[in-house]
Amino acid sequence: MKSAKLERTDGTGCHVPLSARLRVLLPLPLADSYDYKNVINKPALPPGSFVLVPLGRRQVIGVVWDDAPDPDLPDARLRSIESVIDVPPMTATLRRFVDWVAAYTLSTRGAVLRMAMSTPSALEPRAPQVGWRRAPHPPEGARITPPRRRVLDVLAEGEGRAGGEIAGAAAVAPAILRGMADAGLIEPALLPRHPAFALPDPARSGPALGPEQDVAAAALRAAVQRREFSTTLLTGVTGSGKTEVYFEAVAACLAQGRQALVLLPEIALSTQWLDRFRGRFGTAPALWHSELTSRTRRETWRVVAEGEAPVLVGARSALFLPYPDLGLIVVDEEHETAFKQEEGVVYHARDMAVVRARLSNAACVLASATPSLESTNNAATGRYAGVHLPARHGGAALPDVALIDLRRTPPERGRFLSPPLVAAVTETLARGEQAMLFLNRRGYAPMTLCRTCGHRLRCPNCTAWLVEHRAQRRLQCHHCGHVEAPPEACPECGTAHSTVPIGPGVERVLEEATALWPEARRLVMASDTIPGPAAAGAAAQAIQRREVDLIIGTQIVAKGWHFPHLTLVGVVDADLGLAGGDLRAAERTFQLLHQVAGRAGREEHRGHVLLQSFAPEHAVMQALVSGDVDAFMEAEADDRRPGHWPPFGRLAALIVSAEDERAAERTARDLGLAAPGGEGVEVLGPAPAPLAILRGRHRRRLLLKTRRDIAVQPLLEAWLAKVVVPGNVRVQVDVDPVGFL
DNA sequence: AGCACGCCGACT
DNA sequence: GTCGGCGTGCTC
Repeated sequence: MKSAKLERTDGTGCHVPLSARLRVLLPLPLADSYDYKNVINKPALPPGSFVLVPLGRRQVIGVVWDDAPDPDLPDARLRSIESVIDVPPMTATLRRFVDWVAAYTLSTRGAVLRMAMSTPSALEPRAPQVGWRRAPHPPEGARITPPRRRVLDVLAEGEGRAGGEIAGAAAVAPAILRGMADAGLIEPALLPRHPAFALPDPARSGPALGPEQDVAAAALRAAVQRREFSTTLLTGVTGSGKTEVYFEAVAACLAQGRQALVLLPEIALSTQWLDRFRGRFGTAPALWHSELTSRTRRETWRVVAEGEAPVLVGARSALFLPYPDLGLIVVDEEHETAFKQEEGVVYHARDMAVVRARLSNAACVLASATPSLESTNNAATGRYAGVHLPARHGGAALPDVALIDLRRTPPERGRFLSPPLVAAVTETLARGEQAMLFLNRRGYAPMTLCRTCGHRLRCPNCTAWLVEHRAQRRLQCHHCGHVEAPPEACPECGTAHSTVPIGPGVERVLEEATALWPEARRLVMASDTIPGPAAAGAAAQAIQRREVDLIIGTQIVAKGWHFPHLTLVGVVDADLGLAGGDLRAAERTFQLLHQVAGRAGREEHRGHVLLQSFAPEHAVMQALVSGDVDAFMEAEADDRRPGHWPPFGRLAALIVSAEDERAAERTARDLGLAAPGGEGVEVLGPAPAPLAILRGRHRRRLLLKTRRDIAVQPLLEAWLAKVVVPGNVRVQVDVDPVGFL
């Protein structure tokens, strides 16, 4: 059986000249690119061309890559390119970026290419868009009802428009159009191609900048105008005008005719950001995020590829769009962990943004009020330039932060708001100002306990408690999405009505707030109550119009909102993020709480922040009170430096998972035995992952830690090559891990 | 990623 | 006796 295969590859001459062979990378997790015959396209297609090729018994769109064809591959195994796709070829810059990301993350290049092609349908020929226009010679005596009149008015300009658009603008049902077509008043019309995104007007003046912002903006503008790679860390407290400052860099980029990309951590919730953009540039930018419809996705991809989207705002995946000439990448809230992609190709969009900027000879701007220790360190060592905005714009004062020691002034039994916090909210509401209670936990209660036997309700697929969502009358696993009804009786001992909720979630804080301040108009902001842009926009509006007195929210309230009438923020459980012994627990808690605190007090009133904590002496709490970001970050750096923890060393995690626990255990042990060693190289583990079972898979972790001057990729490759991983076991590589679950 | 081929349980 | 489960393996 084997010999037939050997004969085919053995001694067969190569008759298709190498020049007629093309190397094609397919958007599949294959180890390598493949050779194809190019018999129809003369001369050779340039690298970057999108081509349709046969693969097995299907056809796949791939990209002609720069790799040399394989001279040992016999002609017999070559198949021919089917056709060339009519889109601009992928630029060399993007091809090199795909190669780079794949090499860095130890993914296949095909898997990374898939992200750069985003959706197969993006490359399909675009169906012509059909709409309606006014009939040039409407029949005499056709009835013109008021709705029909409105449609004709909307169509007055003579150009065709899409049906949905007409119906919307004229406020008529789509059926009206059908009737009008039958009556001969309107006729089908081929619509012009999707209009390019309007060129934002860089000359239009935005809000006036203060002198410090002017200086910062000038520095960023200069970086863009040099047309060479640079990275600048833009820091400044909440409200210091970072956004307006980097808008000037965007303007400079547009003036050069290059494209600008702005990455936001939660694009779906960024309606306020978009308003500011529109205010500055007079038009909306192109958007890119996972919730786009496939049609919008396809159109946006094409428009970007054709260079007709001057500014794109997007989530991390926007990094892989085919900009022809990228001049600027801004990563706003650069410390946010949402930039880390944890599944599939595991990458950190902030770090890859810097790489893409380098390959594009573009400027990169990382912006944050609470920058990551990585970026802070890069600025300190001169790898990045630093631009700092020292004060809040317009002279508004920073909020004052105070601690509530829960050991001295605990809440009443079964309550979660301590007397000082209750008093502060009451006073704030009495003054007619807005207050916010922050708790980074969705649902009603994070755990349910049986009073009789002590049984705790667990997810059947994960090592996690089921979270009660009382409003929806169900229990939910926040890791796998498992949902079940709250049991009448304890599933362990059978006692009826014996379960009690343990601990608070935002819903439970709402319940307490409802009892305490029945008159206050309350709004819960969590990912399940604010599911998308529309809800986010509505919430922001309601708050801005003072239709809400008390906001109760999870971490989604921390990000980028501007609530001008909010003067008090109460943090229900400031210690929440510190448990678990995560390397970055302190840093992340500080960043989150600092961002939340920054929501308080912007305009006429100074803001107040109260942190409920059982550990008020903790460095994080003290740093929040003093507001001394720099001192806190220096202390963090001093903690990590001696052990060569990031950013003073490198980390890579291996996550071994299998449905069969013994299989996971065995592979993890084998990896442990084959672990690399030597000077500056250390392997920790294997150990059960904190989430020891996730979606029914048993998980073990190993952690490779090296000195900063040692590259982890070759070590990982050699390590993985030494161990045979059975098919039912998966080993996921996470270079530069941020989460440790 | 698909889509094959390939060996063991409940149906006509 | 077949239909079909999804476990490995290959795709230029």
